[in-house]
Amino acid sequence: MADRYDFHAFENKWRERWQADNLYHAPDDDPRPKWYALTMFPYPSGDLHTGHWYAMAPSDAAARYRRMQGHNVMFPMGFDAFGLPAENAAIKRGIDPAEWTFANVDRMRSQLRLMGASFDWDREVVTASPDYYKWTQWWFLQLYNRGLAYRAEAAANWCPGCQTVLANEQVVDGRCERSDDVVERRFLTQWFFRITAYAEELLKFDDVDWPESIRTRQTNWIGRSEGARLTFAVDAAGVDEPITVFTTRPDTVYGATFMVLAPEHPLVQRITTPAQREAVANYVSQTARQTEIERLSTEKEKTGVFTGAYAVNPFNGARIPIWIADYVLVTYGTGAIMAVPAHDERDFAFARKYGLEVIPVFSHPEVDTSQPLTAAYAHGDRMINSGPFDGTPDAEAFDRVSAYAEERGFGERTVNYRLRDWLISRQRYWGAPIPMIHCPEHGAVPVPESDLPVLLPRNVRFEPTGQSPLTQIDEWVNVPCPIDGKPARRETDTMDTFMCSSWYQMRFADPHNPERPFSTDAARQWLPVDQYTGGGEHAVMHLLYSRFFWKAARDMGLVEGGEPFLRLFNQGVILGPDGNRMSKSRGNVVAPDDQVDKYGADAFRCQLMFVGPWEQGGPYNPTGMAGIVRWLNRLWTVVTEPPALVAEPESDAARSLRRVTHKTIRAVTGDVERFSFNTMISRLMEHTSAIQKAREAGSCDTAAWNEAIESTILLTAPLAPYITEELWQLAGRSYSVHFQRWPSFDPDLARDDEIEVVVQVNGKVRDRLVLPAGASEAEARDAAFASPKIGEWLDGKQPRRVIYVPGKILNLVV
RNA sequence: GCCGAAGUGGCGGAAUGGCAGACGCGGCGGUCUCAAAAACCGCUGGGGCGACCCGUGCCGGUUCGAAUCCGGCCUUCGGCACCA
Repeated sequence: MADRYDFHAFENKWRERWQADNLYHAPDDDPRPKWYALTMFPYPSGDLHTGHWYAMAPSDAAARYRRMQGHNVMFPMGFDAFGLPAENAAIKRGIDPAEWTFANVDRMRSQLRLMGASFDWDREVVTASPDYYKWTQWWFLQLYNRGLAYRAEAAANWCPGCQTVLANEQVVDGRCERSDDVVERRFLTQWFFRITAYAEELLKFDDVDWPESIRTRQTNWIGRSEGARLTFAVDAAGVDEPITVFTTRPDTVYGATFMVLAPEHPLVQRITTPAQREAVANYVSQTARQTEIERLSTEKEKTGVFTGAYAVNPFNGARIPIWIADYVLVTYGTGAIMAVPAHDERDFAFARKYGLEVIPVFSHPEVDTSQPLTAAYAHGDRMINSGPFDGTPDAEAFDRVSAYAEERGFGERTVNYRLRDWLISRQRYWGAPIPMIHCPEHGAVPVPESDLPVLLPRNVRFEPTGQSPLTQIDEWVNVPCPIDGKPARRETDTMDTFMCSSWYQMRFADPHNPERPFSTDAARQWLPVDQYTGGGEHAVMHLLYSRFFWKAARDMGLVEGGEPFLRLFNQGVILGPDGNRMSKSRGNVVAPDDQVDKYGADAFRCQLMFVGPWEQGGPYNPTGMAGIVRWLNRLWTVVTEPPALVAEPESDAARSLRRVTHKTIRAVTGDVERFSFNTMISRLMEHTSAIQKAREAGSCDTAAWNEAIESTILLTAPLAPYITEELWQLAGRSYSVHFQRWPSFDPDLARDDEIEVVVQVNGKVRDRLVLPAGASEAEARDAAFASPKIGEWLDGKQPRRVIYVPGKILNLVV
């Protein structure tokens, strides 16, 4: 492989120079328009891997392009440094999680510097440092003060591996998103954020340019459905509370032949009759033993138990039996449903199994409603068996029935969401302590803001016990109540680390502010993020939580506008050369530091961008590196070994070189705008080859040559920052190439003098003609008729039809 | 089951209604060299001596013209999935 340029020599040199000059620092006061570019900050796991490069190097190229377009670009970097891996590593090796984390941060910072990315290191934040988590705690208090943080008992997801509860978003297919352990259900008192208060607004994406797939996933996760709540009286001894159900089909209420409660529904014990007590108790405990995976399996046959109690349909007074069944979830709606077997598949299956009544309440052209139904059908023509509503068309049924219920006071239209409030308590050590104090007299009392941060104590035994390790530190836990000074206890749970990352993009605007999370001026100057890039796996976690935080911050008057990230781009996943995820056990890991050592940072960056479309990801191709190295070598050669130059403008060769240059500028600009880095590089390769051909052809026009060289260095600069800085200097230009103006193209110079027109006969290519640019259809047609090849194919016939696409194609139809 | 994306040479990929395979890897041949490496040049989808024919997962359609648009199917990968 080629070895013409010595990247070791200048990559280190320029890295140090840029650092010494603080070249990429984004000043707050700058007349240029701002551009806030952000790539998701990493967890400091200890080693920067190829995935980090794949996410960050193209993001850097895009940021550099904006800078050359004349923007004051802020491209910050930091570390998402709280979280379980530190704690687990610490347990395994007996070291302090803080030590482990901050040592990793140092190591990864220096690895990141190798990349040559234009990060503004002055703005670095580390979420685990007290001057950051002070403000994470501050956010908690603000949310608490606004009623957006509350403590409640609820069925929580307990991960036995991580020994902590998790948010719903962190449970994937009934397993822990991190450890893959099967999650258990536990009733615990925990802290929540009221993200559901923003459910409706979180469904709107009008102000953002985000990938469809992420928007769809958030929309599905929020799960809006319109329906009604209907209240049924309970006909059971000693129970005067009614049961409210949520239904999307109030119009089928006359077909409700039974009611089903979730086994965990609070009324189950009270309504169950003595005869049914044992069966119900057995079923409830059997349900409790099931994992979420077992319970949610759609394959499983439905089961349930009769409680012995009856509910009364408020519309017609019908007494319907109340069952419990695990296909009804306590976490959705009201945890109770009216079952309409005729018009709901699930209810139908249940009714059939247990011999319950089925009453159709809509006529249907293909169903004989006087016979037992063989299947449920969702919609029909008109209401039947529905008392005063008989004959109502399907389209009007929902509104009429709902209105009736509202008038009589036993129901109301509502919107229900699948989204649950965000559970943020964690029973682990390495996180920001929740700044609350529990007083026997005053309950949960916020820590006064002036006492922040609540520092995480050091030298703690943090083996997981299912309780926060902080509970064991008496001198930390026992504090006076902020209200009356009497003995009280600190909250010992820590916060979900997703909280740290929900507002980090705001802190970058003003990262060292000791008084506030950020100043209003800084927020006005920098927020929101103009371009965010990162992995799509955060669709319903980080990206949803951040939007919630932003909207809450907006309502507190801290930021302006409705969204934290205006444009979002999700890169794909870079795989090992064998097409699998890189992992030590597979032995397919490509280590960035090795690649940098062998080929240089520029070559590694370019190779990652060249393997394919960024959003697609895919296997890393180690042998393909040769092509990138050859290209950078050719670039080096043409700049450092120019031909003999002559001042002779307007030669054909000069015009042709200029044409290629201007075409390249046009194409490459379009590519970088679309993040199409692979095609961008292929075009730059072509340009380099064209320059090389011009060089070998002999003496070259000075102006055309200089323009070509200068342009190609500038266009390559975002991709390969080191070699371009070196070449820019060698070419006698002024430091730094990264603050030069992005070249613009001249359409006249990019235009071809001659065009090749493909001539088709009946849609098949039969000849190619070279014509002057702008040739008319008549000229093209005449030229085609003059061609002997075309003459043969026409065989003397006159074309029935002629299609001419100027500059492209002439199709003769005979 | 439902929703979405994708399927193109030996490989990564390009072309989003107009020359299929840009660019790169790999391979083959050549120049240079005592030789090798590097560099450079040429060839490289399949078939045919050739004019040409065939070819973008499969089947059909629209169009002067389809990798691209439409309908149906197959495969792969994501997402959702008893949400009332």
